[in-house]
Amino acid sequence: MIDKDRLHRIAVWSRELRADEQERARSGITERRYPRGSSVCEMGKVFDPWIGVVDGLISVRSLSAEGKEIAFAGVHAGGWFGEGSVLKDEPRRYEAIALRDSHLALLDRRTFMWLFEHSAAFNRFLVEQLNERLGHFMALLENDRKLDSTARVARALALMMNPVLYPDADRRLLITQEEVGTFAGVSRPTANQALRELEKRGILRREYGGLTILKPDLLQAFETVDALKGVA
DNA sequence: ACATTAAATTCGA
DNA sequence: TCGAATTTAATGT
Repeated sequence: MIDKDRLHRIAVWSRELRADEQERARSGITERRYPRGSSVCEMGKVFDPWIGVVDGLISVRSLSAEGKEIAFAGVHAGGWFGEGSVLKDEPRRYEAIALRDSHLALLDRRTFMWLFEHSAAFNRFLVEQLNERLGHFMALLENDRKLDSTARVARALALMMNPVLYPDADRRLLITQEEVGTFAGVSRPTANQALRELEKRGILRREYGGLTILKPDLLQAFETVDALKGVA
């Protein structure tokens, strides 16, 4: 069983839990390594646990109606995903694959449901997480027709730097421009241009195989600022 | 799509 | 084990 320190390190949501709740959480988590390219869960399959990324990068994606792969998000260290399928006890509606060697924490369904039934702190975290995601997807819908690729890239990165989802996210993201493209729904060359634009504005720094986010707040604000400028 | 550059790996001493 | 040579991966245009 993982110790308390480790629990706090791999699961921000555990920090506010009562002692007995933390005990449960500790006993319900197992850690597992996934090599680059391996599948974490497949669409349509029942895969019980709630999934936390300890280290690495996971792509959460789905097949569109036309059979195209659509990446919803890149989940990196500190992020947890899959609560929808756990809560509804239904097959996964998406697949998740490791984009690089990754280290995951799996919270089994029984423990998840126990925390869900007993812990106010756990529920608060879940609601906050769902709310942040809802905000993200609503913004996507709003901006869909504008097709401003820089804003799309900014939003994809903002999700990965979201202070609620990743309270102590590393400012350094190990992510290639091609991966940024898949998360933002733009081509790699377009992602390249968007990243240059964001760098020019001092929001981030480009590095080989990664990025450092210099101004997470501006990243969050980018879409609105840019939208206002477009109207004016 | 092609050219360039950075990093990772292999290989010979 | 060091570093040059080769291959692979990421980036720039």
